[in-house]
Amino acid sequence: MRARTRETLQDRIIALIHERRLAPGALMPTEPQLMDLLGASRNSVREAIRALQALGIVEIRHGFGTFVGHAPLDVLSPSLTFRVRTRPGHGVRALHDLVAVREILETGLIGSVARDISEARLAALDALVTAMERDKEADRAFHSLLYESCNNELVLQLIGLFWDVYHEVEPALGPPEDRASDIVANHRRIVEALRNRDGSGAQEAMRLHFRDVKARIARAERWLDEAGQQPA
Amino acid sequence: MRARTRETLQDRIIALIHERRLAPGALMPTEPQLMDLLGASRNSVREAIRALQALGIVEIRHGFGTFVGHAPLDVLSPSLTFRVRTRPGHGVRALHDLVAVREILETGLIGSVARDISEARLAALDALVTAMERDKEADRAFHSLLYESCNNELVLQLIGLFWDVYHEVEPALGPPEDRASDIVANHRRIVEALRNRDGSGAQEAMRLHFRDVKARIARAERWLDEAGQQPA
DNA sequence: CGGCATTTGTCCGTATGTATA
DNA sequence: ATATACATACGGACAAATGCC
Repeated sequence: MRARTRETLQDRIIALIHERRLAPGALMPTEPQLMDLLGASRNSVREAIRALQALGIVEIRHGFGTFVGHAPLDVLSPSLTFRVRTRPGHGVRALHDLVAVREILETGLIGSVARDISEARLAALDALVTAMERDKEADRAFHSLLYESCNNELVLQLIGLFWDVYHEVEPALGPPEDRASDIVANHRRIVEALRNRDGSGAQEAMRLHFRDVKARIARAERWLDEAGQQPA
Repeated sequence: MRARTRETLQDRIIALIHERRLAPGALMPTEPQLMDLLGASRNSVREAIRALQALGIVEIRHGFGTFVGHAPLDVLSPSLTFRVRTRPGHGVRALHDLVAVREILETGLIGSVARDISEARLAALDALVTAMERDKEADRAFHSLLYESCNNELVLQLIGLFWDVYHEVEPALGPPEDRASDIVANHRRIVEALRNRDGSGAQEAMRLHFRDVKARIARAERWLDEAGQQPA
């Protein structure tokens, strides 16, 4: 009976947030208050809050208080990274799946972007492409800026999440072999197609970009297989 | 300093899983063992494990043990649902974003499905469409079965996740107004296009399906605005 | 079926670190 | 600099669930 209560303790806290109409950023009741409201001990409350924190539903600020969170998607980053790393075969398969999803999303979005992108944004994209050779973060900013005009927060966070996970496990794929100039050229092709308001051209350029990414993964699969023969 | 240790405690447990090459389903060290390995108290260990459980990285079975988890995407379901519910304006905007992502994913995938779908699978889809009038779950099964041939576990879980979140919040949208026959007709059109190996036709049918879903959300937005005038 | 060991669940009390005022 | 409020951490104890003999 207590077990059922404990399992729904997180849900009861969530329900409490909804009942009180607490918006993201609002201050949560303190732990003693929650102990009283939920009829649970400090430890149980703390464990429930920890779980909610891991999901981004609450945010804890040390020595200050607990706040309602915005539940951003990047809370999934550890989980997705773990997922890729624990799949058999070094998770190359899982990584391929992840890149495939990125490709579907981005090729599906780029079409509508081509219709109404501003000159200012195109210039900003140009700047990011040139910065891409030195700064890896420019690549992330590029893919984010690209879809900002969609006014879809979920899409932006999804793409950011997948980018983060990929580039976190990417070093484990072995030596790059990719010339940075090729990556830059792929991205420049995308911008050029957008400048010409060529939606299908932009889609094709995006597919070329991901073709190279997937080729890197395929090479890594062979590389890891060979390395796997010899114990590390 | 202790605070930093605590924040990395989850990471240290994850690192421990990787070092020991523990695969999903494997038995984790017990809490006393983790206390010893990590040099932390039981409460700290438990809180870290709770957070990992919320992310699907470990699974806890009361009275038995803790196991390495599979980190399925549906751990995000509470977070995404919360996100939609706490957005201002009853989260209709967030729900629209979610459906938009579903549309991009499914229209992007359906093209490749049309090329190599088997007759057996088409028959199964037919059966699900007819079952759709009575059983809501048939709709979920339909969209899952549709993309099974992609061999992309991540895609399947993503689509399932979005379906779950949408249908969990959907009742709050007010009276349906949708004739179930329309939904069935939309799905039947998709299957017919697939049977004809018509990829772009299937894409168009999928877009029609989501056009109706988005129309329902738009109606709900007006409905909730009117209802919002009068305090509930 | 019952009893036993193991493991997780809950709770209490207390001490410490941290941020705000 | 002090005080307060809060989160963080620790240790010990008992309850509940599970698997096994």
